[in-house]
Amino acid sequence: MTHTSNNPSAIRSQEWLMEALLFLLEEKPYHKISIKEIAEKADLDRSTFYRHFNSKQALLERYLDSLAQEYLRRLEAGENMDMGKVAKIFIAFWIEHIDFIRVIRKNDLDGLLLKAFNKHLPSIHRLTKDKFSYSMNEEYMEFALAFNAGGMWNILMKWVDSDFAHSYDDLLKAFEEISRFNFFR
Amino acid sequence: MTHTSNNPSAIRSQEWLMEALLFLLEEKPYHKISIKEIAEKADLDRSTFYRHFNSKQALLERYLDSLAQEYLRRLEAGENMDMGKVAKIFIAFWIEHIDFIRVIRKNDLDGLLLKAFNKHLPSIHRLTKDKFSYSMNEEYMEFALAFNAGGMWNILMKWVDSDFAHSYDDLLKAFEEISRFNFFR
DNA sequence: TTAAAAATGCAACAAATGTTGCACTTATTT
DNA sequence: AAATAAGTGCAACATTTGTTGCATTTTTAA
Repeated sequence: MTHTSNNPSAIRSQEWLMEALLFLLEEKPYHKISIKEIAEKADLDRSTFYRHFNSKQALLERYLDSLAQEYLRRLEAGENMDMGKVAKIFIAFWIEHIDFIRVIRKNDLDGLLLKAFNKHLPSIHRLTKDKFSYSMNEEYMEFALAFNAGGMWNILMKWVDSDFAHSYDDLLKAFEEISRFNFFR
Repeated sequence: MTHTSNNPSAIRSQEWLMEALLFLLEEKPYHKISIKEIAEKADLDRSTFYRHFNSKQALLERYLDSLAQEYLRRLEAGENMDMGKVAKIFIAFWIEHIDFIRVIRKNDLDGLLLKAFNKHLPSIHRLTKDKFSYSMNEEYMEFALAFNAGGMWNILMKWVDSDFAHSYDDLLKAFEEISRFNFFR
C-alpha cells in the first residue's frame, strides 16, 4: 500500500519515478514501459518502486491528481467565475499541457484523467455556484454539472484526436455556440 | 497482429476467450486476471491466445466494439429518432448491461468503452440529422454532438458510481431537464 | 550528538509474459 | 478425394513482475 510520507528521501524518489514515467511516455507506448525501466531511469532499485506504488497505473494516477489540483488552483485564482471563464481556463490549461494530453489519449489513458478531474467537480461546482442563471431543480443540478463536464471533456478529446487542428479561439467559439443552447454562459 | 478470419476454429476460440474474460471479470479485478487464466478458462493453450490477440486489452476491446454495434442496431431499429428517443434507448441499453458496466467502471475501463462508442458517433449523427431544430452553424455541430455524447456518458458514469441509485425514470427526467437548456429535445 | 525510525540497495524467488519452431488436427479448395 | 491452407497444442526461452529478508544509509527525534 502507498503510504503518504514527508520523508525527503521518499518524496525525492516518488518525484524521480514520476519524471521517469513522463520521460518514457514521450518515447514509447505506455504498455511497453516496464517498471524495471522506470526504476532504472529514476536511478532507483526496482524494489523501491514497489515500496511507493502498487503499479505503473498508481504512479500515473498520482501525477494525474497533481495535474487536477493545479487546474483547480487556476480556477480558484480567477474572480467572478462563470462558465465562460471556466471554459477559457480549461482550454488554456490543456494547450499548456498539449504534449502530455496527446500522449495520454494515444495510450487510452484519458479515462483515468477524466476520473482524476471528476473527483474535483464538487469544488468547481462550489466556485461557480452563484453565477448561473438556473431555472433548474437543484436535484438535477448535479446531473447537469456532470453533463457539462463530460461534454467539455469529450470536445477536448475530439480536439486531441484532430491533432489539435483548432486554435484556442476556435474552441472557445465552439463552447460559446454550444452554451447558447446550454445552461452555462 | 490480429487478422480477421472466417475460420470456424478461429471464431470459436475467440468467442471462448471473450466469454472467459467476461466470466473472470465478475470474480476478480481486471489487472489480476492473467492471460494464462483466460486461456485455461477457455480450454485453450496460452499460445492460442496470443495468436488471436496482442493483449488482454485487445480482447476486451473486441467485446466493447461488439457492444457498441449492438447499441447502434437498437438505434437503427427505432423510427423517427430524436434525441429524447436516443436517451431512452441509451438508458434502457445500459440497464440491460448493468452488471457489465459496473465491472467496467470499477476497473477504470470506461475510457475504452467510451472510445468504442465514440467510433460510432457519425452513424448516430446521420440517424438523427434531420430531427433537430438547430439554429447552429454546421461547423459547430460536430462539437455539439461530441459535447452531447460526452455529457450523456458522464451522467451514465455518475449513475454507476452511485451504485444505480436512480431509476430509469429518474435518469430520463434528468436528461429532459438538461435538454431544456440544451440543443437536443 | 546519539538513538530510533524510515528508506534504500541488493539478492533471491515463484509466477506471468510474449515469442517461436514443430508436429498434429481441422477446414477449405481444387 | 487429395492437396493446400489455417489453426491448435506442446515445449522451450528470455524477460518482467511482485514480493521479501537483510544489511546499509538517510532522516528524525530525543
